[in-house]
Amino acid sequence: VSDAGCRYRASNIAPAGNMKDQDAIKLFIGQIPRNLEEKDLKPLFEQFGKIHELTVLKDRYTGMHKGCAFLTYCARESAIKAQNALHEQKTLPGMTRPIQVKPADSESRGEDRKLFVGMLNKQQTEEDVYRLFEPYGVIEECTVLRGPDGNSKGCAFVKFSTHTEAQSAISALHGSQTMPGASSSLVVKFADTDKERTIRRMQQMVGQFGIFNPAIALPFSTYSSYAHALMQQQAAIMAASHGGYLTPSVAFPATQIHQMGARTCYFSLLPAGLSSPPANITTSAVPSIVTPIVNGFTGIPHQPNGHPAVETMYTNGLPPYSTQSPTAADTLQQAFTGVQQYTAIYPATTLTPIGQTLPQPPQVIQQQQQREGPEGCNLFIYHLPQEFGDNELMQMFLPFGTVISSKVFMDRATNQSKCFGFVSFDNPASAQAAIQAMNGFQIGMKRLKVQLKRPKDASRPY
DNA sequence: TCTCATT
Repeated sequence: VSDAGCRYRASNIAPAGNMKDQDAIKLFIGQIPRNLEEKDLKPLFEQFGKIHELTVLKDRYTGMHKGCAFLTYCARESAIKAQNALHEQKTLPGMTRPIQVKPADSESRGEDRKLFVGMLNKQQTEEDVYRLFEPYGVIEECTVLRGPDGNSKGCAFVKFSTHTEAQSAISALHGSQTMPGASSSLVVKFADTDKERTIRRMQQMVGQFGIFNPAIALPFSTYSSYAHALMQQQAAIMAASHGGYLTPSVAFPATQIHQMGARTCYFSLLPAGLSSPPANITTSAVPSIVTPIVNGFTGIPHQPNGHPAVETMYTNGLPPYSTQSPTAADTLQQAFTGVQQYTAIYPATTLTPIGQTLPQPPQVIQQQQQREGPEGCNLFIYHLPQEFGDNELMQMFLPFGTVISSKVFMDRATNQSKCFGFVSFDNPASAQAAIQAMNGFQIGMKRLKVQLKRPKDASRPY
């Protein structure tokens, strides 16, 4: 909207006053204190030239300040001046690291020239790393990762000007030597993509809130690990799909993710004693996370005959493989954002076990007997978390289709789960999708084993 | 051992 420049040009009208050069550079500004808005930042940047556009990045759903901004000057030269004068040169009040002023990612397509360097000696500085990589090309950026105390984490990022240079550095340096004090030889590889980073963070959250935190009571941990499983599924799918495209066989009904993933996270993370968002978070600050979820849960639908409407309930009325807008990936991002925000606000020790002071999780029919599906629809699942019961097992597999039965096997003497069970779908495609997404899935320290259940007669030749 | 963030 603000970029009406071309229209003026086309009709040969004099520039409106904030036209930008054709070759203007959009800058990314990082390390901005979250209390500074556009108007506060303007004076700092205006000294290098007329600003065409300055936008502080806000969270799509919550409006929360992300601590960074985009800046485009009218003149290309201004951008260069600003970068030279400010990048890493000045630390804004309240920040521990210097301001970042550099071309936005969108300006230099492809992050395929950035390397992650691991197994460095913690004494090695940016300059040491620079010297090491210098022979292989033009280095645009070289950063040693440091903790809050300034100590090196023993790894670095090195950005070359081309992919080829980066590749040659990998060939020459990866595993080529072992730094003094390092536990293994030097690691040189392409840095994680954004998608990989998202996955990494989700996995870190599994560690933070997962079932292996003994301080957290069972009902909470069960549901949170389920939410994690969902996130991991989504992460895996996002990683496997190109540019966010979801293959039909593993696309999730968006509403279902809301209900099962996002809501679980949201309520699980409320502090003790609260049944609604605390006052310092306005309702409007978290609309997309909370509203559809709360409104969407109205209890178990029943059919006129008085029996629970099994399929409707399981799928929330959506066909299991619908591809809707927003995409499941978007919805997951949303859930994940919600979790991040609550975890930032409340330390883990204030977490409330779900169900104690909060709305109940969706009640799913108690599974009385195991019902077999047709051949190819029945799964054997092993390495289940100890506290998973029939319901948790079912919920874990609901995203893949209509679950007609789920059964965790219990030890009769101790009434403890034997950590394996069976899930039956009503069609083989759902079963296959579940295997694809869930087999090998890490929950805590264990990896799920998900495979087709052997047909009864196969194990008994006669 | 993958940054703090990239509409």
